[in-house]
Amino acid sequence: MEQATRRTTIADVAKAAGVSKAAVSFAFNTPERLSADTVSRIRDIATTLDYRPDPVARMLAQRRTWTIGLLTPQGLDVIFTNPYFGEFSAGVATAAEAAGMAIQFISPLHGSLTRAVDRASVDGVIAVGLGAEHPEVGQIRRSGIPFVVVDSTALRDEPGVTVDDEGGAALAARHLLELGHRRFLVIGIEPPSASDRAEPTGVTARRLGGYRAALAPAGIELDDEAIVVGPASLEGGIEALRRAWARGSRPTAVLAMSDAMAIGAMRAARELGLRVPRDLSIVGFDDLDLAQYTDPPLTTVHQPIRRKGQEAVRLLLAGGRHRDEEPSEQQLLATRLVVRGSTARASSGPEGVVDDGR
Amino acid sequence: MEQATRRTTIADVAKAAGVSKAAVSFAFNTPERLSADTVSRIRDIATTLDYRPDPVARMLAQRRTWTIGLLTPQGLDVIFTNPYFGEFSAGVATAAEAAGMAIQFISPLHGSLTRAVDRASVDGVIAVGLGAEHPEVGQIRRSGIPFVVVDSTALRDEPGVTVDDEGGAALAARHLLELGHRRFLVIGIEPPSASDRAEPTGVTARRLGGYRAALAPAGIELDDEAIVVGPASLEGGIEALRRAWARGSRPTAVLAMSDAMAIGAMRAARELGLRVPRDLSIVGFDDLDLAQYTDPPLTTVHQPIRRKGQEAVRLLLAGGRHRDEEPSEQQLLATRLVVRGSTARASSGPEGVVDDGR
DNA sequence: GCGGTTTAGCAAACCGGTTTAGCGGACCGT
DNA sequence: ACGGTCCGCTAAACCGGTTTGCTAAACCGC
Repeated sequence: MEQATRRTTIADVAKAAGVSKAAVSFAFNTPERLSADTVSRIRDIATTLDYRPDPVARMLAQRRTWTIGLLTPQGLDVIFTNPYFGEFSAGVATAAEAAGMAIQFISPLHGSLTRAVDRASVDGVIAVGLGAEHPEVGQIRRSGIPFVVVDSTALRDEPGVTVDDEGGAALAARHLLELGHRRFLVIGIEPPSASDRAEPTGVTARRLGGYRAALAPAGIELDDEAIVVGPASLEGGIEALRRAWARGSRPTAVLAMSDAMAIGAMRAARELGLRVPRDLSIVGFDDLDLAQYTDPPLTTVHQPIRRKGQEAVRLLLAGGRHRDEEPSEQQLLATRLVVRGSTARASSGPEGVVDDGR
Repeated sequence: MEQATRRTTIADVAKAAGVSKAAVSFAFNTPERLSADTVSRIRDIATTLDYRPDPVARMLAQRRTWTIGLLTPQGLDVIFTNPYFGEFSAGVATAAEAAGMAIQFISPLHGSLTRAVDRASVDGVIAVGLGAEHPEVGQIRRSGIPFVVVDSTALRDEPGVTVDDEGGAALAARHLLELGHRRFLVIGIEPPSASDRAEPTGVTARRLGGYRAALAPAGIELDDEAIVVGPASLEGGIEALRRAWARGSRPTAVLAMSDAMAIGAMRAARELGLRVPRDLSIVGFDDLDLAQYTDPPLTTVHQPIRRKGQEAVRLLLAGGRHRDEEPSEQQLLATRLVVRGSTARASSGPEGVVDDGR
């Protein structure tokens, strides 16, 4: 992978046009500093010579890369195949593009996120799903690059955008409660790497808090038996419900912390001979595009994923300007429950029984 | 978004260590050129000063960006939310990462792919789904950057990786034929931009060719009425089947050119009161992860999407070395039919009738 | 003690742009 | 005719690394 022929540089154009390098630069960047016909002469020659300014050289000189980094603790293979990240990235990408910025994914490189951050040349970073315990946060802050955090409430001193996870989760739980459900299974998201486990402020904890807050008034509490976790994927959801079932859980309703897991749970339920929602109600979280096309369509908590990405970009771009003056801006976006077909009135089993005792 | 404090440069480290800039550079890149203790001294000082070489400066000096570009005619918002691209990108990413390369998405910028190519600083390009008629191909070739094409057979003179679309499509059609189907609807992929329309060598054309080749021996030919196209998305599939139905098509089997469209078609079929596969058989193309989890599980043509991405990277990385000597390497990957639950024996209507005449 | 080879490190050129300070000439009013 | 201002452009410094001679000292055998 070697360059075949040397590409035309600004010096070539300058020589051909009989002007200085500066003039060529001006012709493209600040044409008002040159006379109109000099500009057009230079531009003509440039097109003839097929001159395209080297982006790297430009980055170095301007000390701007016109790139914003998307930092995630997950590897690229899971990022790209995860619909949630897909929608989020789409939001980031459109907003970034509108601002003339490119986006660069920063994911653990050979297992090290730190190394990946070093290699990345970006003007700003959007860190998604990173807790305070991640050393990379300090690394970035020290490097002086502006950044905003997404989906992590731990870093109150940094600008960030979050979603009302507690509220949304509570909505979901209350909905099931109203349908008469009393035996619940929570399918939770397992953090990507071991070091992230038991993070007290992560998405998982916040949603769990929401479930609990809604269930408590009804006298229901979620013990460890009522919670099962796994990777936030379809397979993870299948696995989770299977495991719970195998160890004796007999819920009438499932609170899944992601749509992917909810869909997986629907699938697993079918395998177990359960009809959704007749025998088992399932509510997800996220409201992916896909959620409306499942069979039955998935009842779920909607969160504005794309907008989250766009807001993150907005915050990042606005952030630097009044850096030290104002307190860092925190954005909290609303969630809402979307009732579709995967939830129904509880029918089987005696109501009020929280645990079927195996 | 301004840099707060100037980061430590190689000159700072050199001064602090009492050596030349070159020595610092050597200490990291070619430590064998320095004495062992000088190396460790420089490295210690570098860590103390929290020195991290500026990637951009390095790129400029080495004239390598350690980045490969992923060129697509679609916008980033569709790329990121499309499961096919997701899996493909995941393949590219893992292979690239293994080779120490980052990946950069190159998508139309303000509608212009040319502009996007100019802005991108990459060592090589993987162009996916680009036909010969795209001027960008010429642009890249002229710029001397190595590139490989994916999913386009038009550019035989460039290295590329393709999948046996004809063969796979034929398999799908024959499968339905064997189940007794005679009335077919093809749901095709519509090219992303108007200029790409009617590309004679695109994926759509190849798969259509496969269908036709398999159907012809049975005396069935696909006229325009039997073909409907739309964007390669779930919504596109829904829309397509609805449109076909509305204009009077009454097929017993659907040949969809992508799984997303097939899933959409399943959804639309249900809305129309058709049971899949009892009243309507559907076969997709791609074999996305998702395909095994639909209800019923989707019969589809499997293609090795991830591997396609990996092979593209391999070809790109190997490409430059023996550039002019060998003929450009072409890689053709096999497809196979995966029979699941969305296809069944044709039951309704008189067999042998190709068109129900409204 | 001498020429010849290594070794360790330096100075400077270079990558390809941007940006600042400044210069010569045209134009202006008086 | 003269000093001042404006216009159009240039020369050179700069961004932060890498890489290419090259040199001075150390090492070598004899």
